Amino acid sequence: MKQVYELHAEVCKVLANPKRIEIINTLRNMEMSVGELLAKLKIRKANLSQHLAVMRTKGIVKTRREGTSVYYRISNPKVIRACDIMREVLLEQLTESKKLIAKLR
Amino acid sequence: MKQVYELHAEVCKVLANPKRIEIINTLRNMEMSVGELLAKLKIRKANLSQHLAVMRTKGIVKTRREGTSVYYRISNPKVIRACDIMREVLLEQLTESKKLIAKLR
DNA sequence: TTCATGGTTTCGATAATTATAAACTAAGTA
DNA sequence: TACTTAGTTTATAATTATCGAAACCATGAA
Repeated sequence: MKQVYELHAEVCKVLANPKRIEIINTLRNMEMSVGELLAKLKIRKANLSQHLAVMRTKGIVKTRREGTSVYYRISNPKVIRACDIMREVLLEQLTESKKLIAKLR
Repeated sequence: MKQVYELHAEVCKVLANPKRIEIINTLRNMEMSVGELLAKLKIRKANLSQHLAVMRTKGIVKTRREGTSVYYRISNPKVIRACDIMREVLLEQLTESKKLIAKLR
């Protein structure tokens, strides 16, 4: 069982970085080449490639080569759902604290 | 927007550790004191307390003191859902690779 | 074959996580 | 007050993550 928890955490680690979350958001509806991703995100090429490698080795994205460019896509839509749910958790936290601040007046 | 991605990642980081995932699983149906958690999980007291502190400061768990013991509970059930969905992602990956192995015969 | 374009990998440096032990605080009891 | 139980914090060491720069590989075109 312990090993399952470790694998589970490994998969979750993909979500534990702002740039990777942005990558997931950018790929949510369409596959995209590294160059296209590069145009959307403010990341250096090498760094983007490193993050994509992390996601690849954990099975979160899949690739397809077309000529000289490599297209990335999210391999399981559930990842997007989990990511969105965690975003909701954050947003609910933020509205909670907004309410608290409002009460202090 | 960039700051939102950073907060989003901060919240997701709670899931990025096997022990914290185990804590979430243990608290999924009931609140529990630190001592009770300690009895279920094979973690040292100080380390458990540190993980709980991480989860507390990120708003993932809430506490309630009763005499000398402190009870912890998951503050938003969506965290459990997101965690479960990521588990499903892992399990689907594992069955995929099992299929692949089967094909190699 | 050489060149250009598109991506990836490697190497250090720096920062963030994690675990242990030890010291500490908080509340209840003798 | 002193003591015990329950939990937290701090200091430190070890591991892992992240980034930028430079070198590298893959494909297609001249």
